[in-house]
Amino acid sequence: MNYKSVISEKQKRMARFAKAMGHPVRMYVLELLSKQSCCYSGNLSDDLPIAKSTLSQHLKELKDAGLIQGEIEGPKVKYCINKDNWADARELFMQFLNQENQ
Amino acid sequence: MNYKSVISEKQKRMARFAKAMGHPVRMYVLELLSKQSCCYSGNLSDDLPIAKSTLSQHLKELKDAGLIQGEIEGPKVKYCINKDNWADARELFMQFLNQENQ
DNA sequence: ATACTTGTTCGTAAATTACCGAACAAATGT
DNA sequence: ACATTTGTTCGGTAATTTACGAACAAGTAT
Repeated sequence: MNYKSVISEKQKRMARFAKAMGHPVRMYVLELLSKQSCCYSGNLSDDLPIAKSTLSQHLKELKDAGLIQGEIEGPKVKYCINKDNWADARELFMQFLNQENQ
Repeated sequence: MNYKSVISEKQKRMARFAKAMGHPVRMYVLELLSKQSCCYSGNLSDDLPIAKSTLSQHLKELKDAGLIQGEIEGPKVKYCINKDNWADARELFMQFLNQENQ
């Protein structure tokens, strides 16, 4: 896992983000959060046909990748996009997707 | 794996692409191919510190996800971006990344 | 015909991912 | 105090991923 040569830091960061995005449930959550500002995992749990524990894991993964952040609010948890890292990811992907014009 | 509800086809397709992009080596290859038109896997093999067979697997995965295509040319294989699917992925990601403005 | 180059496939091992239900922790309501 | 709601963590299992070297197939060169 230590390709110090050839492979750039950007590529590694992008791969990390992409990996987190590499599951339908996680894309669903990300898209939801990128549209509306926040959501509670309870609502997600109602909509998605998976166990609470499974959803929790997916959310953890998005959090570990830095794409979202959770905030405890009473007994619930409110999830939002992690704006800084989201901006970073955006930037990376935009650059990457526009590369043919360079 | 059959979330017929809630999760859209777009989200599933994007997750598929993202998954394929979720490894540093594959991002490296994709970025290379998106800049220059094509490359031979031999050159990749020279640059990347992984076994030929491992590289071959990564290339297969990018191919299975539809992001690249390979063409046999003599004893070598020439790899290019799969333009149609690339355009599709581009479109999907662009839409996704610009969602906050909607 | 034989050797070499090139890249895929096979077999295998180790690590990671995905999923579930049960158990748990923490806050809220009664 | 006790029950309820909410969400995470734990334990376990099955599937997938990542990696390697060896074996193989196919084309090229001698």
